[in-house]
Amino acid sequence: MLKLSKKAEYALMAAKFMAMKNSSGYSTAKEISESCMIPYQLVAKVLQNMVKSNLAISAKGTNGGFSLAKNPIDISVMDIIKSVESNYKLVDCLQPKSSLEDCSHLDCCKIRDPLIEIQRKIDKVFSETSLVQIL
Amino acid sequence: MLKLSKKAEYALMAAKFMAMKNSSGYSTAKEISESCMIPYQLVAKVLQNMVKSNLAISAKGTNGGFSLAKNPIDISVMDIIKSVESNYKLVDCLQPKSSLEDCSHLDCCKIRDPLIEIQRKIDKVFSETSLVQIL
DNA sequence: TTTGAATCAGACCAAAATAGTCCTATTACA
DNA sequence: TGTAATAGGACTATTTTGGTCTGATTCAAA
Repeated sequence: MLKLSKKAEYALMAAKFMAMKNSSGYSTAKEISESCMIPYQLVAKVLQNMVKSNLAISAKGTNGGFSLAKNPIDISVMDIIKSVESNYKLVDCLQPKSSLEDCSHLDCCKIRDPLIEIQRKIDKVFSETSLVQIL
Repeated sequence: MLKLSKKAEYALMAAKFMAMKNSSGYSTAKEISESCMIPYQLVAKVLQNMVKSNLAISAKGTNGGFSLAKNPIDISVMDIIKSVESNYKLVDCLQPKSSLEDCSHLDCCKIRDPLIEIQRKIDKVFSETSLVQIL
């Protein structure tokens, strides 16, 4: 519980890898996979997610690969987590599309509002931590 | 990911229930189960965990039940979560018994130290939120 | 002293979420 | 045109979670 998924872990590691590659140029999924000991297929998927979220850019074909789309200081840990995870809320009824009606405990559940506040504080931690603090 | 377990949710609800029962006296697992629409066996287990963690006291036999062992202001959300969950760390290698050697990525994983700091901040959120803020 | 209401405790099962694999298509450079 | 790379979907295996079942123990009241 309250654990980061492997996808999120791998995304952080991959982001760090690309950020550390100071010289511009692409990092390939294979390269990151081997350096970080992450299954190739997984890190490839994670990188694709990062591209979709505009955190990274990709180049196909020979000499292609991935590189960060922004300066690391402008990428938050939250950005990285969100790029690979849609459900990162403490409880389901805090998901964007959810409403009180989705609460299986109906009005007997009186802990939703306090949890919103806790969720907000946790979001703040992830949003205010930048990729540069991971380097 | 980063989700509270049902056990933790139920523990919070049960703690709130007992705290709200202003008149002293015991709340039974059955009573909490029905009021909060939580499966009886589950809430019973959760309450037992709370007793083990000295958050609640129990009385067996007829007219028995559970009640909080402390003033709600002296119980943190962290206390409640910890009473039902042992693994609440962002990543496994931050568990108390873990060490760097447990990291399957060995020294290629360079995100452990930054995660310790993030973990610390999240712990702080849960530790500084008291049960009274849930009421 | 018996009965019933309650906690206590462990094994067990089912379902869901997570982690990982496989296969194929597409793109672009040499 | 061959090869190195991303893109992406389907699939499988594993782990975690949520929940159930069974039975033992304790205690108060009838």
